[in-house]
Amino acid sequence: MHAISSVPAAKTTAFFNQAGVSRCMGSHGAPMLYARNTEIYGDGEEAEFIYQVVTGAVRTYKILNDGRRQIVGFYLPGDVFGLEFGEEHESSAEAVSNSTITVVKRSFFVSLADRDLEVARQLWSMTKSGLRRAQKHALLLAQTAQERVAAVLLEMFERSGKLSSFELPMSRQDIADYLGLTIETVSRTVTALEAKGAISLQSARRIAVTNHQALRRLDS
Amino acid sequence: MHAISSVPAAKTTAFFNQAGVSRCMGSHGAPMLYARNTEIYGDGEEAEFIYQVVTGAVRTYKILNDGRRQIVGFYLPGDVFGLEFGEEHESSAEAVSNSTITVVKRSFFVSLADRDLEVARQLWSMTKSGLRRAQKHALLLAQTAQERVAAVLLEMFERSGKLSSFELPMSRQDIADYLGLTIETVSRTVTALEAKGAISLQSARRIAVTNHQALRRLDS
DNA sequence: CGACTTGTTGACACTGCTCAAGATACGTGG
DNA sequence: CCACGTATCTTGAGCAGTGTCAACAAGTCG
Repeated sequence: MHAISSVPAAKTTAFFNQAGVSRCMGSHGAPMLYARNTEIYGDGEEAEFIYQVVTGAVRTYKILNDGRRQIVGFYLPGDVFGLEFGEEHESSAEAVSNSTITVVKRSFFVSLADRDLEVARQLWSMTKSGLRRAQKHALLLAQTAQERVAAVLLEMFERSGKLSSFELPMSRQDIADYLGLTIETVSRTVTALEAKGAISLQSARRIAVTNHQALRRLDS
Repeated sequence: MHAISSVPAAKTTAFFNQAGVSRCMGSHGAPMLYARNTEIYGDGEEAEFIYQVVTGAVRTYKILNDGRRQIVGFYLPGDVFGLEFGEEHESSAEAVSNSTITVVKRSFFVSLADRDLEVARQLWSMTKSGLRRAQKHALLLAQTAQERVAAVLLEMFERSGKLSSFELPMSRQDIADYLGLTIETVSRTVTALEAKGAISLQSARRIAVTNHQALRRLDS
């Protein structure tokens, strides 16, 4: 159902940037391969697993009544997602690009947390990260198109380790649905940022930040 | 510093809609009075307390670089706020109207959580509520002005116990800053909703929902 | 009653959306 | 390896929704 294919158990060189539970996920979880655009879980399904991106990228989203897709968040290597409030997922998740993802039983951690305070603290901490992320997202959506796009590019730039150039895993449509804009506005805005000299496009997806300060000023 | 005046210890008939810690706050916390528009805590201050609204209403907000105020959330009787991620508040809080608020030491619960799993679960649960709230807010901000305003009115209507008419504690400016709109757009939109027959204005702040379905359709 | 705060309305500007066309990149089969 | 078909991205023109600026109305408090 999930279009999952298992991956050779060989290397598990996860890019862990969180301690404790995340590390634990490496040892207890199964690394799985998800092809580009395949579903990882669906809105309303039982929240059976917790996930951590090892390589690739993931988007979570909701379909609104009017049919529009609103992307709730993007998850990059090291990020944990699918840790829901209750027993059901409140959004759907898909692989943005071909991804390796560590999957562990949610019930494993939840019951472990009943005995181990450290685990309980870790679960709480991951929810706190999610809250911080969601509040930042809400602030973003109250800004202008330029500020929103600049913020996404800056975020990706920083997550890339501030490389001289980096690859956007997501499409213009993904960015648009994350920022509450149209694909045309995102495209035009990226072009405008290049015209301003803030960035330089090597291809539509490959971007170099040429003026960090200019981008920063637009972001907030 | 906080412009707090203590309140007669007489009645503590808090409107508790959460179990456990919330209830605990009633017994361990000091009920305080905050006058309209006074600060409860400031962005960047040490997160020394956790708060629960007993009567009145509270707003939390951030001042953005460009000077605009973005309201992060409104809190009504029963709601808990100020439970931050780290050791510092990441927003400011003010009383929207004269309010009674139960205040307890954050460290009290945090250290209690080290010994009591139930308390740990409760703290986690409160953060989960905050996350759900923040995600809903983000979804709202990606909608049209009518949908945003309708959603706020609907929310207040439901929180009021679906009374035939209810009082908005917050100003148009507060609503505008919560929804990422201008005060004029909020005002015009409310007028438009009345023209559509969805609501009826007894005064600017006193509203009756005359067509629940119409409002629901606009919301999402 | 008068001053001040809050809310409403109007005219116009501007940002971002819609619809449409074209360009570029990408995957697939020959 | 090339040629084609398809998905993705860019650009343009016109329009709709929201913001800006300004005037006025209503409500509130002394």
